[in-house]
Amino acid sequence: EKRYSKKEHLLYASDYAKEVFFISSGCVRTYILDYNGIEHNISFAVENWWLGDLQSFITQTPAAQNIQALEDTVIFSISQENWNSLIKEVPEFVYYTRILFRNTMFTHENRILQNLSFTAEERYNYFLKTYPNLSHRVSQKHIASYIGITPEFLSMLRARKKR
Amino acid sequence: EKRYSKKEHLLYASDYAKEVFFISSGCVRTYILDYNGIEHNISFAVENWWLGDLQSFITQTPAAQNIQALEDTVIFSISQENWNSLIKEVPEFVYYTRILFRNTMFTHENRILQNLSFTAEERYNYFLKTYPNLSHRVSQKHIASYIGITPEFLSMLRARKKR
DNA sequence: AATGGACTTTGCTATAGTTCAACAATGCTA
DNA sequence: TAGCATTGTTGAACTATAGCAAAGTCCATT
Repeated sequence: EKRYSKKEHLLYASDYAKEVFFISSGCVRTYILDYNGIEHNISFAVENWWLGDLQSFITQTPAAQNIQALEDTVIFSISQENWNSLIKEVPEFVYYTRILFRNTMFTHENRILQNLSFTAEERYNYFLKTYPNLSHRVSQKHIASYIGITPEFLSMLRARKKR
Repeated sequence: EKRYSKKEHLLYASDYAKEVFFISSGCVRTYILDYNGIEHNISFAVENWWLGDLQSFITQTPAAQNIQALEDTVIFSISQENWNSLIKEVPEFVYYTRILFRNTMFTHENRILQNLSFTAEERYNYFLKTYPNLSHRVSQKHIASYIGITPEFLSMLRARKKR
């Protein structure tokens, strides 16, 4: 168990992800910095969600992602040794993570489809529908970054929507 | 083994995916139709690649994706019964597909990052770099659709690039 | 209650990307 | 080899979205 206060980082890009997190309470975001220094939110996670830079964790490469607490947050984490011994010794864990990967793959797939075929406004509506609780908890700025637009443009979309 | 000639469909959206394909020779694309009837390419596959609408295949839901041969194509396929018995009886197959899902998850993740942070031109350059052989084999029209722009705009980017 | 800092809104201009229409090039098929 | 299909190119007008700046709002801390 660890505690992070608002704005604290659980992981910085270019560090090695040494653990996978399970959120007990609070809310975090994962984001990347592009070569212009602009942040892009990849995902949010709240209570009872798993997250982590799996790519870094599993393949032992430097992380691409940053993970930051958006609220005071309490997490549990699995270290690499524990992960590896679970994989070796608990067949159910292998099955469980297989399904986890599979479902994440589906989620990612759907997000790619969405990006290809939806406008910004549609992506915003989809976000509201899919994560109704997050939309209250997370600032617009972060939602805008998640759906791939500027905060100003999101603000404009919202104003347009009211009319 | 089955043979499909150019333009023939291996799978139509709203059908149920009853098999997963392995391409022996040829080239196919998977695409979706948006509600405006516009096609969006999701992926290409050539010799020695696996593909299929896994989401439909595994969760037994109607396919979202269409799969179409871009060249005369020879494939091998695994039926659902065979898949299921492999899962039940061959532990290595479970491990293998777990890694397959994991890697697909990583690939998808990277593509999402790219969509968030790259311009159309950068996505095109990345495509050329990542799939140099595909860029000769697949028409510009389809590449444009894959990176999420119109064929006209791709044509313009290419003209600009020459100078 | 006052101050400062982050977030949101508004309006204006700039740019990336689309749409449409016409034409050119290329590739199939007879 | 001619003829038709499809694909690629070009340019002009249009639309979606970004960028910037200023003002307004919402908190958290003194």
